[in-house]
Amino acid sequence: MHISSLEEYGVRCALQLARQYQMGPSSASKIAQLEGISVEYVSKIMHLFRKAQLISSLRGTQGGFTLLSPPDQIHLKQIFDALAGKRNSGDFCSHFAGHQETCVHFQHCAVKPVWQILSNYFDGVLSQISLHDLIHAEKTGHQHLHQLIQQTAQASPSVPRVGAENQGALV
Amino acid sequence: MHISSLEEYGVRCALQLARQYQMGPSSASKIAQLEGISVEYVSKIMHLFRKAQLISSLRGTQGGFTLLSPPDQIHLKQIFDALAGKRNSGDFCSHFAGHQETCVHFQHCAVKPVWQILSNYFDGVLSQISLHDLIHAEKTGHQHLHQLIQQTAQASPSVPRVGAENQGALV
DNA sequence: TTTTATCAATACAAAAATGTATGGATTCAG
DNA sequence: CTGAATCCATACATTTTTGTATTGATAAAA
Repeated sequence: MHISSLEEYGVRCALQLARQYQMGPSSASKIAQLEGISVEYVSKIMHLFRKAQLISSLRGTQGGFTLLSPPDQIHLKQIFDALAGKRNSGDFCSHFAGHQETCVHFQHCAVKPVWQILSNYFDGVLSQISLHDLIHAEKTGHQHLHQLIQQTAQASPSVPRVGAENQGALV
Repeated sequence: MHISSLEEYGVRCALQLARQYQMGPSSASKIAQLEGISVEYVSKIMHLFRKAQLISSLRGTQGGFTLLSPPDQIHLKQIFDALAGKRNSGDFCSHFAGHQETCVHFQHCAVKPVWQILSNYFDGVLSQISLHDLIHAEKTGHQHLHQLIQQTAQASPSVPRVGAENQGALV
């Protein structure tokens, strides 16, 4: 499994914004300093967040970025979606089509359902976890986080509580 | 969630070898033709498989590649491991360290456990599914596949039947 | 033996992801 | 009004991933 750099740093920057929620805007330079990455990179991430309507921005002295919703209403899935390029479309069939237009295994494909199951679990977990959950876990340990995910898994083992947006045909 | 090209095509090539198991070697050109990708790319994948001791090879006319174990004893995890570069080491802390040597969140990191949970589920599922399972699923539908994964999930919801090699510290 | 089919190893090219730089526009403080 | 701090947009450079090409070795068949 692979988490991209944008995803990792994106989540971390979002957490910085969440910690600062309702305490004035956070500047890119402040976030960069706290995360140990460049101001330019933070700016790029904020640009993506703004396009996804996750944050608002304010220029000038005392300017910076502000979450548009409270941290308990922003889930990791939204962060990932904001940062995703065209790759994470979930359309495995056209993405791995080799030299053809459509994949040679378009019908009777045994591989796709596996990716689908993994992808659904992945999305299910990310849809459950809010920025607030992570901040809470930092302070009081990860038990709550594990509980949250365990519930998710029990609700529907191989297709864990999928939001309306990612109900791929599983068969 | 992201499946790399190597992983996708690697699994598909491995399935071609599995279908041909005990029926003589499969040549790169045959596999390439069946999968709709280039011979060179297949060769590259086979090179990685051989280094991982998953296959043997035979040169010359009638040559090709042969699985070293029966398809029900080769799981997707092994395929992925064979194809993995340095990226998939599971060591998120040093991989996403920004400008520092070690990540600024080295202690009290709320993000890592999430990746760890997802990664463990991912590895757990891949460790369960054999090449034979996939071929079987192609013919008789995906019910068996889902059952397999459901069992996995029930056995240990957030850390599903992890092999000894990937028991990361979760708290 | 010669030809053909194949693998082996490595180098090369192209595309994508990652990260940095630059020249502006805006806002606020003095 | 001027200057400093900040965001904005886009271009650029670097690295990694993806995919192709090349040259050589080996095995079998004709």
